[in-house]
Amino acid sequence: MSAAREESRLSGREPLTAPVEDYLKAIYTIGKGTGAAATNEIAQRLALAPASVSGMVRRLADQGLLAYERYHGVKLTESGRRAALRTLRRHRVIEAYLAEALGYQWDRVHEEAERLEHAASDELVDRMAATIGEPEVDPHGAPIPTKDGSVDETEYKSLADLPVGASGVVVRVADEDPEMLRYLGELSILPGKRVTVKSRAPYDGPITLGAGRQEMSIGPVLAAHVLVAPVADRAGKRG
Amino acid sequence: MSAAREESRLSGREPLTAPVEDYLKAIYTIGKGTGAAATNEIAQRLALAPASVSGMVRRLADQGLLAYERYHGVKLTESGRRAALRTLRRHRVIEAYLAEALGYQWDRVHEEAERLEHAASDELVDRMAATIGEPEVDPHGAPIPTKDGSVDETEYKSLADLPVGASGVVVRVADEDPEMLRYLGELSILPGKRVTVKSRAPYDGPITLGAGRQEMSIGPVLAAHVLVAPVADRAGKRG
DNA sequence: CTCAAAAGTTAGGACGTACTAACTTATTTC
DNA sequence: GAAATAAGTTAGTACGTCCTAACTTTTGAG
Repeated sequence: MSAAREESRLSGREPLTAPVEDYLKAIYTIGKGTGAAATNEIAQRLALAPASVSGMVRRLADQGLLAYERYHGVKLTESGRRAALRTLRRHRVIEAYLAEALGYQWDRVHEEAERLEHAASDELVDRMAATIGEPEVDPHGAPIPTKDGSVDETEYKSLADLPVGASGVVVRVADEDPEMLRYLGELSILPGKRVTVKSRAPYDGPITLGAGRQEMSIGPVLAAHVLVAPVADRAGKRG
Repeated sequence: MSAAREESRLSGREPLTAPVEDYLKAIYTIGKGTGAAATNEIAQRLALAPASVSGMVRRLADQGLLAYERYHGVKLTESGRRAALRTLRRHRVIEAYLAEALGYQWDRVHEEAERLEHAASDELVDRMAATIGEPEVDPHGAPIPTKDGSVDETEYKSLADLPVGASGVVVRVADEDPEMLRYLGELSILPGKRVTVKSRAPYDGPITLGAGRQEMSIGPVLAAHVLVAPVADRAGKRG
């Protein structure tokens, strides 16, 4: 009975505050590849001063949500990962529900979900998901974690990395910038659409795309925000 | 340009924090009759120490949301009242939506709405209301304030005050206690139902009710939580 | 290998909201 | 109208989250 000094790590289900959920989400998305997240990157993503992140990150580590080594960034623990995925599920189910059931445009759902994700109960989220038929992705194509915390973590190439001549199906677009989403919508670069890279100008120049019988030209910044699944070239249809 | 010292009262639309919205709601409901709310009553309703209320109430007054005179309770200003009604609208629309569109039982909606009301945008609330046909009351019969801040403030008698022999239509029941709501549901004492007081035992004894062809007996505490609109007695149908 | 730049940390402070303990003002009762 | 009780306030503290400024550690370029 003399265990705890200050590392609470109570169990796995204390309600987390909204800022804590935001940190965990950010760390999860940053660390998707390597597993690790740097202080500055977290700070940038959350629009906070790095000093604030240092402080918070220590508290989260004390709660057993992160593994933290001073000056060497941070990694989610299993319990931190579970919490992050729970929040991500809320966020994405809510986005899907707003679009599907309440007529939201895809450029407006992110902001609303950003607040609701911290207030909605698991039950509400599950009911929303059930009502719209248990969607597997949100309106931007991001995969929705399941209730038991598993999620498709396939890493896709961006349109900026697709070689000239190659085709891909858009699977996902960045969800945070409404303007960008509206523009992508105009171009009809939407999840599910097939695109082909026709040419790429040097020095980060424009990328010319074919989509259906349309052709269009987009900058590399925009292209980097569009993820695609490569498709065996040229074929009408294939596995 | 030398106005502000610390009384910000910026204008009418700064986003309020969740605690502030809760205070305003509480003060509104307490003050419905007299307009005034006592510190201790606010504290009790929000389950806070009276000292905390003293502090908060001063800040709210500085923001122009309350009129506050030390040792003499508090009154909403016009801007405070508007804010309170905005929150109340959110709460009640959300309750109605959860029940109507997502299959929530009426005893579960309050708790969920209590959190969502602070996170939902006006647009979301308006879309919810539109989707379920602009309801005028929430699932417990409480009137929903309109977008422009008007609300039906009719004060109803409770079932405990209805004289023996009188009839009334249930218009509203207290929404906060899920157990009570489930019990009322079992008894089928629901908004819209007509009840008649058959007898009332002395010393706060049970009240016997007729409802349809059923008869039942409830305590005065429960009866006080059921509001009724008196009905011209005995008539089969009338204006 | 050294040292400047980049990354990260600590120290100290602010703000909003809550608490307890001790005090003051208002109300009720005799 | 004085004393007892109820209601309300202030003082001092805590916690979570954020900030800026100053410092330290790591990295990477020459």
